Amino acid sequence: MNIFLIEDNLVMQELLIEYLQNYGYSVEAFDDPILALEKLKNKNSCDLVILDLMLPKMDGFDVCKQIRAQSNIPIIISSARDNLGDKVVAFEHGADDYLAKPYEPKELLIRMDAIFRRVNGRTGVQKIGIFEIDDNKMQIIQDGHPLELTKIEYEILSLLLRHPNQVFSRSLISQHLNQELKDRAIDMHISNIRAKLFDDIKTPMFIKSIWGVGYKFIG
Amino acid sequence: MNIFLIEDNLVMQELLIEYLQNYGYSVEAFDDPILALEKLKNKNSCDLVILDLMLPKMDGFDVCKQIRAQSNIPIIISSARDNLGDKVVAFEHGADDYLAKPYEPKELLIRMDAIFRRVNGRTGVQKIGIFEIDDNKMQIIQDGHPLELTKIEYEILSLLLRHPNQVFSRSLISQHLNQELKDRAIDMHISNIRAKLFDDIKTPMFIKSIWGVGYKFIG
DNA sequence: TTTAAAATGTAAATTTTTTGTAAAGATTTG
DNA sequence: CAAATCTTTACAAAAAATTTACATTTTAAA
Repeated sequence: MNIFLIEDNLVMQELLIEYLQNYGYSVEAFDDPILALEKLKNKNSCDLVILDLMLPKMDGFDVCKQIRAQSNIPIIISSARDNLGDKVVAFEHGADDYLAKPYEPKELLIRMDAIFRRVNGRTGVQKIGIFEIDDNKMQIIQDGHPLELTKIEYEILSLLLRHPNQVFSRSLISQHLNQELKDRAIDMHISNIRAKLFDDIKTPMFIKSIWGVGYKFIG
Repeated sequence: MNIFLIEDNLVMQELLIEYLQNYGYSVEAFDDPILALEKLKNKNSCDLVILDLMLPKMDGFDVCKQIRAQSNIPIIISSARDNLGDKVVAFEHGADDYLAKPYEPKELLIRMDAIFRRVNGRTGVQKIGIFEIDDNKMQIIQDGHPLELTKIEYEILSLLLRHPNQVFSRSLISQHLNQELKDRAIDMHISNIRAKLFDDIKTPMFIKSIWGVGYKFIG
């Protein structure tokens, strides 16, 4: 998850960066909104913007408006001003939430989570090692690269990913997918999945065969 | 717009009902959460729940959980307790926002609007890539050119557009449109929409088929 | 260590399922 | 009832799933 932080108070910036990074987010921070907007235009790897209203050069509301003009990225306003007027304007400009300073970082975090739940659907995205499972998009991302999986491949891989190190017999896989698959058909699917993961059979990084039993994901 | 208000303080209830009705919402109020949950189960005409945490008979969080177990209706928690712990728990139970009493009714209103924008897509004209959805005119514009869509086509396309990359099964589309469509009927609509978008089946720019599952809009 | 049976890996062929859509039929709307 | 919209049908095409066949690996018995 990649967060854009637009905040010119460097103490506050430092604090938030460290806090968010602690929770596994990668943060790109800006004190100059013009620069941030430039970067946003080129990047599409931004999942959320945290935006301070008091900025040099540009009004925070205008930043909000400009972001909203080009994308639907969720925006959380973080402002020292705690009055209804500003909140009204912020929401009108397409902000997704409004936090009045001072706030506890934890509150930012839970509101971020709430937004991600809404954006990604309630189930959210599950992260397992270098993999991310997105149920709504029916997609698995390996190290940032989305995999092109068929339906069954997606189901088998997400099953294994969600239970790292657990050995699945072929019949157990069959059961979990709610359909009757012949053993060799499963082998074929595993083979195809491995190819897509660029997994090396000799020294597998991801899916290991358990001889005489089945397969497991190495967690 | 139909609002469920679950609040046992009758003064507060009265106040909110009048306020919300003034702004064109129809409100059903309950002081008994059990009754409210019953009603919710049968009705599907509820667009949002405003939920007080201090209730008789049942814990507000449990109400939240039960609502969330059966539907995705947005929930705003309205609570006299203003501490992080409660906020954390509320969001974890699937709440969409948290307002600490006392709050100005106006603030409730703008947060409701923010939620509706997120859930229904932004009001007025929503821009998604080269598309614009105009809810009022019931029209979708592609790259400046208004599309001539039938009612169902409009509904399906705007559903897909508003959730880019999310895979919709045919039954999910059916559910969202609130009518029972046969799978092949949906296929037909998709086919007709594609023709109007001049989308190329071989290398689709807009609507991608997810084999064995359904369709998604490429965002 | 050798060896044969059992299990696995996978390319290629085959079968099955799903999808695309034209055209016909049914339903709704003005 | 005519026109527009929606649904069903039917068949071709595409994609995925499975089977086959053979190479390779593993295991355990000789």
